Amino acid sequence: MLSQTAQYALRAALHLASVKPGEVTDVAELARSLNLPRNYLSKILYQLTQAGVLLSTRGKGGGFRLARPAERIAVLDVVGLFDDIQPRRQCLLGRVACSDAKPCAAHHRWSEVSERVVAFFRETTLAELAQ
Amino acid sequence: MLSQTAQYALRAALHLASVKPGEVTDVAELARSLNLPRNYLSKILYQLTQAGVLLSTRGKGGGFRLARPAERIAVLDVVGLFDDIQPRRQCLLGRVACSDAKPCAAHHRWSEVSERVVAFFRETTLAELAQ
DNA sequence: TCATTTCATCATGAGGATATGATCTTTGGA
DNA sequence: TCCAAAGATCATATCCTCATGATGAAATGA
Repeated sequence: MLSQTAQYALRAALHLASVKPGEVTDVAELARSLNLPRNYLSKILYQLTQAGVLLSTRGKGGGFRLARPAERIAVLDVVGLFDDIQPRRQCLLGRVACSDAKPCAAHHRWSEVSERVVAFFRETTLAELAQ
Repeated sequence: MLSQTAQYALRAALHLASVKPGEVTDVAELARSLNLPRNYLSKILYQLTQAGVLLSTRGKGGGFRLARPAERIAVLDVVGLFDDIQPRRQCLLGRVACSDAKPCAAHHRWSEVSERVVAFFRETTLAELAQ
C-alpha cells in the first residue's frame, strides 16, 4: 500500500511525535531507532523538512522536531510526499476506458472505496497513530 | 493503486470479455487495440493463461479467450497475479509498531478501509467493469 | 577563530518494473 | 510433408526505487 520510503517517513515522524514537544532528535539517533542507514534517512527527513512537516536545526545540539503538534499533522501530510494518494484520479483502468463523465458500471463503487482510503489518510493524525 | 502491468492485464481481459464468448483474439490484435508492444503483452497473457484466467490455442486460427464467462472472473483474479492485494497484511507501519494483537489507535479504522478495498476487487467481476 | 557537531548534498550501485526485439515451438491447413 | 500463423521464450536495455558511503556547508561553543 505504502512505498518503503513513505513508511520510513511515517515511522520517523511517529518517533518524533513520541518525544517531548519541542525536543530535538538527531539523525543518528533516529537511524539507530528505526534501524535505517543514516544518510538514506537524512534525505527523507530533508524532504519532510522542505514540506514543512519537520523543523531542522544544524550544528551542535541540532536535530529534527515536528513543525507543529502531532494532533495537527495528518498521515497524508507525510506519506503524500512520497506516494501519490489521490481519490480515483484515474479509474482502475488508467482512465483510458472510464471517467467521471463516462463511468463504467463499477466506477461509482470504486470511487467510493477510493475516497475512503484517501479520507483515512487525510483525517488520521500522527497523534492518533502514535496512540 | 495498480501497477502498470496489472492495469494492462485488466484491460486485456476486459477486451476479451467484450468479444463474442468462445471467440479467440490473437496477441497482435490485442496489442494493436491496447497500444502495447506485442511481446510485452504476450508475457502478460501467458501469466493469465497459467493462472487459469485465459485459455490459449497455438497455431493458425489460435489466440486467447476467457477461460470462463466474464461474470465469473473477479477483478482480483486478474490483478492479484501482479499486485499484492491483501487486507492489512501489514499495518501502515510495516507491522513493526502495530499488529492485530497489539493494535495502534487507528488500526481498526485502517483494517476496515483496507478490507473494503480488497472486497471491491474480490466482488467486482469483469462483466461489471466491461459494462 | 577554529574544531566539533549536525544537517545537506553528491556520486555510485543493486535490483525490480517496464519494455523491446529476436528466436524457438506448436499447430492447422494447403 | 511443409509452410505460415500464432503463442512461448530468451536476451537485452531503460528507468525508477531503494540504498550506501563520501563529502560539503552551517552553526555552536570554547
